[in-house]
Amino acid sequence: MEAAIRAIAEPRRREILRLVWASELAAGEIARHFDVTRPAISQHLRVLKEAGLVSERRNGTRRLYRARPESIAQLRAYLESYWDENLRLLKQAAEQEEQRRARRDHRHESH
Amino acid sequence: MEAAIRAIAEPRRREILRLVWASELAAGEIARHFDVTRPAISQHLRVLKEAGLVSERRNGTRRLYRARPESIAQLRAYLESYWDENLRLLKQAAEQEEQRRARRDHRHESH
DNA sequence: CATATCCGTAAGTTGACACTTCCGTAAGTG
DNA sequence: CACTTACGGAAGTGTCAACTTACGGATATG
Repeated sequence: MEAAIRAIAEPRRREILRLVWASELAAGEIARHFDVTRPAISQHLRVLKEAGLVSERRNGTRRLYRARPESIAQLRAYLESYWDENLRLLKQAAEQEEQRRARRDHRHESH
Repeated sequence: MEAAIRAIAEPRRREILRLVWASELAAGEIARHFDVTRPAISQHLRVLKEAGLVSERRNGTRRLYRARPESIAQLRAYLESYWDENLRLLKQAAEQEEQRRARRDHRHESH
């Protein structure tokens, strides 16, 4: 999961992931979309693969990559839960603050 | 936005962000939650601040930090649109494939 | 004013990483 | 069997980032 977040943090890898999202592409086809050398893209693909975000399939001399929707969904769910958990903490803190304020006001009333 | 994603990619910064999410905390209080030195946390706080994810307020000798919900919401929305856009591409590709398949089948029928 | 507290900055180190060039390998092609 | 195509791996380079220690500045406190 940590690896997936780091992989996504790199803009170029987000673009690569977008390319292989809808259709399976060969490494060279992917590399042609960018202005860096093919080995550089190969390395990005390895990072994505080790993070589980893409799968690799060999066909003759070509290596075909495609996004792995399950892992991507997992990453997405992880981030969702991060936001949600924190929002929950925020609400909880706000409620406790409200309770403290209410008790304080109550004391003042009773004087 | 790019800065925000990079900031979030670091686990320690996600923890810091969680700490200052619900309540405003002083730099020292934040640092006490971790086993690295205070300057290290200061630097993380600067990264978060420059990414717009936290705000800083001075009170005497203390510097109080808190999360900035608007920027965080922006980051979240950006990631949401990334997933959604790609899913849209995936569906579109699937439909085009379906159309191609249908046309091919139709030709075979007519033979 | 002297001192302590709270904190960021500066400088240096180490490791990661995005990239390059060069090379090896495996599969098609004449 | 040469030769091309398609690719990843290895090695080197420059840069960045996360950390450390050392220091200085600003604010409360006696």
